[in-house]
Amino acid sequence: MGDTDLIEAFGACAAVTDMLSRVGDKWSMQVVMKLGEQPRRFNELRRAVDGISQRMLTRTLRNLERDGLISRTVTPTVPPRVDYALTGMGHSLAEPVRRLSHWVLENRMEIEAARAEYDRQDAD
Amino acid sequence: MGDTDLIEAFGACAAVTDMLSRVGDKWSMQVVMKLGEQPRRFNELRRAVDGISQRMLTRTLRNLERDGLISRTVTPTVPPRVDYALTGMGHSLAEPVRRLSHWVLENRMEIEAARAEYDRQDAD
DNA sequence: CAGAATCCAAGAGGATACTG
DNA sequence: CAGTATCCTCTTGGATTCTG
Repeated sequence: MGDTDLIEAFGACAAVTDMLSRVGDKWSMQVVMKLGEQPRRFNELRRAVDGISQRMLTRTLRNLERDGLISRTVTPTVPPRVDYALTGMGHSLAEPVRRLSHWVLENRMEIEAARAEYDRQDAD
Repeated sequence: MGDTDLIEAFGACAAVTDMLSRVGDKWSMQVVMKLGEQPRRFNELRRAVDGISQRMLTRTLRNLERDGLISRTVTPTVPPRVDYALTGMGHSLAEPVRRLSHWVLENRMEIEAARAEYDRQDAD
């Protein structure tokens, strides 16, 4: 393995870790999933994603837009109208995320059982 | 949709978000991937996962163990020997995570391009 | 060898108030 | 409506020191 390959591998690993942290942040995937159903406006999205603060919705949308996962369309009327939608890449990300979510749903009972057992042992 | 279904749906969504945050934390998936290759001892793992601190390796391993994703086997010799390995559930998680990683590798150029474009626009 | 304990810096994220 | 700005708290994670 040459230096170029090493650099490639390192960059790739960093890229994976980087994107996993986006997938793992508190709101990004919930927003992506909601936009996967249909495009939505800002406050529409805010009501759809339960519990998200306005500040975090703004920040989450900016990050997703920066990564090219969603598009932001401004209609300069009064009051302003802003529509958000998944891009092609955003849609393609939703697929592996759905698989992961599916894994969680299939295994959540076992996970909860493992936690309960661990905490029980810990209590001794 | 009855109350039970609502609670179910809410619990499921919370479980997904919860596990995504584990997948998205800085070290968990790197540790899982290394243990996917072969079981390892503590310091072996520490050398294998580049850049991880001893504190974070300990915490990461505890979390993964608590979730039932890895097993921890202590051999009470002097000095002590502790072996970590993926459980069956740990191995099954590695699969959807690999798919997600694959997606990242396929799309990382486009993501980087989107970021560069976004930052360029932002500079104006 | 495999950690536990402590301290510290940076960032995530919520609440509130204000704006074009 | 769709944000921005500010303040504050809690969590994440690194560095360092100590132990059975």
